[in-house]
Amino acid sequence: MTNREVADTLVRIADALEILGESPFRANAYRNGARKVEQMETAVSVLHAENRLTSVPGIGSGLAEAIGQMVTTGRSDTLEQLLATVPPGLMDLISVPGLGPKRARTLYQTLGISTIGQLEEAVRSDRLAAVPGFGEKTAQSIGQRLATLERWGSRLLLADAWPRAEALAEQIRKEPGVTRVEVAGSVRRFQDSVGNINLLVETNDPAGVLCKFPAASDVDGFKEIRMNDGSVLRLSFAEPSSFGTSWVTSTGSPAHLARLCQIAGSPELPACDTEEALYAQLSLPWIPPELREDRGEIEAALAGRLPDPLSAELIRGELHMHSRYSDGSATIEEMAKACIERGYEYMAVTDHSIGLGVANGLSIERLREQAGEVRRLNAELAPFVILHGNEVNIRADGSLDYPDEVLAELDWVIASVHGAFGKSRDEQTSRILSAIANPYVNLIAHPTGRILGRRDGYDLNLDIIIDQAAHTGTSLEINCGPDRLDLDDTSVRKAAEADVTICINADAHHPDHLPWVALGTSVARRGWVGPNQVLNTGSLDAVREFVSAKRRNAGAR
DNA sequence: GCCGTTTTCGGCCCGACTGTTTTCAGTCG
Repeated sequence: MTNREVADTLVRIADALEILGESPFRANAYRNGARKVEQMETAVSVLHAENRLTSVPGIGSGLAEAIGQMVTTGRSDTLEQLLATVPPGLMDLISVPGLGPKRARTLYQTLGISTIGQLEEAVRSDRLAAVPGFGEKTAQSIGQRLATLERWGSRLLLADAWPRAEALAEQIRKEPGVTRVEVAGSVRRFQDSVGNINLLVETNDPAGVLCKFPAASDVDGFKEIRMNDGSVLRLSFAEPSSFGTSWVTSTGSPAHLARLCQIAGSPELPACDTEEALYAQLSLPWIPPELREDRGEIEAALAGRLPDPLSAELIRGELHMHSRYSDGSATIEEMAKACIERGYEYMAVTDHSIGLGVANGLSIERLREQAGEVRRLNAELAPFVILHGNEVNIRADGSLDYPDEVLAELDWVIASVHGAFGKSRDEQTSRILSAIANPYVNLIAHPTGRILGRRDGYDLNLDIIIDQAAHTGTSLEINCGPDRLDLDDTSVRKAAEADVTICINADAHHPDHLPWVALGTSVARRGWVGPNQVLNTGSLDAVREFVSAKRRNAGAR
């Protein structure tokens, strides 16, 4: 078992303990152990072999034994015994946001609900609100969240779909007769989530390839295969002489293709060996896949005004990251060195503020202590510069977690919403507006709060937010967390058109998260955002001036 | 289940927010 698998197993044990109503401390011990296993550099199997598991703080003899069994046998008696007691299905039920172990247990005991299907039925038939501890609002919000999950279905995050597409392409390239395989479809267009993985295969023996996928069926001119994990693979086949045209048609989008056909004056596009040749035949320059949405790219291409391409290589610093001071799993120094290795010139360490208790948010004292460490590291790591920042929680009433005097001490201030998602559109909007109005707030992080596949963004009047962000000199984020990608492509386009400065941040909790920035730059490209509209493609001086300008304009210090 | 130069037993368990309550349990990050 890998560390990841061990950690997942420990979390399942913790979930089961909570559902069974065992001591929350015991469950917490397993959860804590899972976190440790996930964060450790060494493989747990190595630590086990060397008898060093208990040297990890939080892992005692009990967890060490359980982990030992997992890495040697791939099984866990602890988990299996618990699963024999927990009604099947209940473990999945707690994946519904708003349903924790306690409520799941209540639902099982009162209504006998143990599956998501039964839960949906209970919501539909209005039986949920009558359960003690539940009510109208709870039932309603659970219903909404079920609908979100259902809408998501078997979609994949872009970050998961890309490597899977590449791996499948690599596998098919090895088949006899196959001369070329390319990723197509919405993955190639960098959509933030995708319904299926499209691959275009050049081969003289399609039947030979399809042998490997016996369950393939014909759908919309593709060979469609439902994979074991529920994801959907779509294969199409091409001849060398028309590969370019096939690549364009298998990449889409349908709306873009419709425009191309319109220009061609035919429902069939001319057969060309390369994409460039096809676009040239239609008197167009090659259009990057991520722009192929019929959102003005044809007109812009004709006018020679496609946006300048933005790439992850142009990012010069990370302005949203966490360290061990709050919920990150690396030290500031480790994060800084990882940034230096990526060729960054600066970073801002932005741990959570006091209101996020479980993320170990910083008290004012700890924030100041951190300032000292940042100073020391800056002396050591120059010319690389660490800005001392914070991700300050926007409270339900719109106030911030620290007073202005404290914010004034920081080099860079992020404000963001982490709770009270259910407020009305007006309340939510004015809450964020009051953060924007603060002269020390430089960035609103993950502005809509959506979690892909799990939670819709809160209700928000984004137009007003964008207007005020532009007006006050506050930047808006493309958060590159694979399940956030927030702002999304269309919102970020609106923001950039309104002259809002955009920040593209990995929100890194570990050095391994820094490369996520490439997901954000793909969102930016889909949003027509050019390099000069992004703050962290600029120099450190430009970032500092951005901060000073807002304070000056607000008449602050 | 983990931990201990205050404890080998008895703590641990943040803090905000919501909705359901009539003073608090459950969930989330």
